[in-house]
Amino acid sequence: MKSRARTSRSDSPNNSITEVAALAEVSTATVSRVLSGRRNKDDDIARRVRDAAEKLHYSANSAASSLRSDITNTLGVVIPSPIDAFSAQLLSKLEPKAREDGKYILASMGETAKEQGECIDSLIARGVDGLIVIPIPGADLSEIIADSATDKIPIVQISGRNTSSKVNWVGIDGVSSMREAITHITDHNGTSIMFMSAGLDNDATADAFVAFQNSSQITGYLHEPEWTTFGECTIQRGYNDTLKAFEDAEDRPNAIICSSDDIAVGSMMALQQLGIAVPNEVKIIGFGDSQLAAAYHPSITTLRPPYESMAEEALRLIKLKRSGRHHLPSHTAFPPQVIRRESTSSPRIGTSDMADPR
Amino acid sequence: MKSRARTSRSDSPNNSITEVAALAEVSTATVSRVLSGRRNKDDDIARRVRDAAEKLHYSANSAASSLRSDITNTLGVVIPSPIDAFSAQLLSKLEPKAREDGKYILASMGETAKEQGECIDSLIARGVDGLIVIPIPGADLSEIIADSATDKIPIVQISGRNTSSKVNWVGIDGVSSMREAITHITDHNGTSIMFMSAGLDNDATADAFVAFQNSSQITGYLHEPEWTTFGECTIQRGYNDTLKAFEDAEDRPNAIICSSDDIAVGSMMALQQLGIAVPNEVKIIGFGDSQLAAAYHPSITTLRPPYESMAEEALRLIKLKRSGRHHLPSHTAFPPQVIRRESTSSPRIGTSDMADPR
DNA sequence: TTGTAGGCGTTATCAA
DNA sequence: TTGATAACGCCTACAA
Repeated sequence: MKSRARTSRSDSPNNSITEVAALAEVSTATVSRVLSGRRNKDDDIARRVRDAAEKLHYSANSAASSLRSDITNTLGVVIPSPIDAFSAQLLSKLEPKAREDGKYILASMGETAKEQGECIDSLIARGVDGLIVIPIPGADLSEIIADSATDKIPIVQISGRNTSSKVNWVGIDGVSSMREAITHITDHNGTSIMFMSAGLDNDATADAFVAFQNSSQITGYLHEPEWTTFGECTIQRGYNDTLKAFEDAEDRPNAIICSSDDIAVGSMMALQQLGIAVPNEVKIIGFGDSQLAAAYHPSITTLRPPYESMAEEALRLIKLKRSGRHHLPSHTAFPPQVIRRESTSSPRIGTSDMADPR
Repeated sequence: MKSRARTSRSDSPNNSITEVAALAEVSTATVSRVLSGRRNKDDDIARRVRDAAEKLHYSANSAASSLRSDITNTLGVVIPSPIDAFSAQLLSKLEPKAREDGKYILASMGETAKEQGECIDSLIARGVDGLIVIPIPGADLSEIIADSATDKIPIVQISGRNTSSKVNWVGIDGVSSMREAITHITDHNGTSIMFMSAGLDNDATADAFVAFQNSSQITGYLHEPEWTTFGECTIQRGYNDTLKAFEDAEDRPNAIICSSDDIAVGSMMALQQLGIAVPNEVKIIGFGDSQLAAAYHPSITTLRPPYESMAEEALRLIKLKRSGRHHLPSHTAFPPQVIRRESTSSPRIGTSDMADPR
């Protein structure tokens, strides 16, 4: 199509960069150098080139440039689905940062480990400069990733299981997460805590809470074994588990830590139904910083995953791998951030909070 | 990098397609034709080529192919944000369908009309084969889109305002939406309906409900002017408006239509607080088929936007525009689908529904 | 520092 | 149909 546009304007062999070079009265090489920033003087030549480029609305043909330089300015991102809140949040941080670097995001999704593997292969074949993978919940993609052309292009796994130490990993710091949650709860006078953990089929955000039941820092607060449950990160599960845990009116938790905001919402529904006031009688904290937690009534305190840090680190690793040669795989976990809301605030909730607009 | 890989294997000038051609004992031209499906015989030659390609793990260098053919196999998608449920749902339908066609999705997001315009320009400069744009709520991008190289590459706008008839548009059929909602409500004995419409700052899904207040089919059910409100599509708004509408215990609606699931949830919260039973005393229907509506207790009947149809149509238009020359811009609206749930079902809700797992 | 010229891997053209 | 050959537009040795 481009060629059509050109030929319609003139019949001469007018390669874009050639036109710019002609107008600026320099060689195409100089144009290339100036425009790619490889010539940093700001003299007359540079100005002439830039002016010519602007006048002609020139922008380099990316296919030609990729072909010659083996750099596509393209980053592959493999996610379970954009509907997944974790993936969506991360993507929303990744894309602008990548664009600042002149990189485009090639988005691809796979709902199974196999599909994700195919995405990875396909994107590598497409020639992406780097690959960021968010595995589907429960799957261990690290083997697949390690098998891919890890030596040719940089790959970063975000969150999820990672059994292969050969793969770059960026994620949420689970121990910090739990510590933040517990500290926040105890700061607000929570003493006997119910903990709804993710199960084995845990999702990305829930990951954070797994595998540290034995941390000495926390066991003190989770006395009652039946107050720690494992399961899906759903509203339904939060509802069911909460009803069960609060069956005995004599012996109830006064605080609940949830591995996801959905669980927290389900739990709140159950408490509401039981006529138990939040935060007066029970404090509750979720995880994931979902829109729902913010909008719920009362609003739910939550732990915000370090989306921004993860996105930055992933991009940093990719850039780094491209320049330097063969760094060791890196493995970095960032702590979440407490978003304080009504569900753990000092007492008193009421309609008055919500009645006034905005 | 590729060249490095090659040279490490051998020092001869082994262009990928050349290797395949050599192994299959045909010319590179033939390899190209067979592999690109432009030669549909399945004779010995074709088989030899395919075998050779597979043996060598060959896949065409997309940069070279794009450079020569001016086809990048790349589709630009501009969305407000992947966090936006509408965009996420659509993207999740678009990507697999595009991949079936061998197209990759270049995802780009802009939170303002200006940013989205930049995304469009940038993607066009990048050489995408087509562009799909979901405008941010309230913005009218059709001018910007019309100004873009619409004659060079096909652009489709999905949902949102479209004042320029020169732009391809695909979206939700608002009149059908309202009719579906009302029919469903009246089928379930709703007689006096409260309607929480989107405001001027309406979002994509809400669009559907705007601009047909005067439809004679519906005015009959919306007697009370104060029972039709305009505003944000938020939980908060649904909560507030509902409290207000139900102030007078003598004269209350027995059904509520909401322009979004969030509104419906807020409304349910308010009703719960007022001790009004859903669906026994009030039927309620939302819009958007959000996860929240499905998980809420009781689950909320909702209208599912025609994501699949919209995605398919958008891709069809793009393919069509590429082949044929200069069709007239198309403008297609699809009706939503009712997802029946408890909030409009026959009476009786109770804990029993939820108590049993799954 | 600038210009010249060759090649990146593929597909389109054209002749056989 | 197939094969030889010439672009596609850019970048980068290399020479000046």
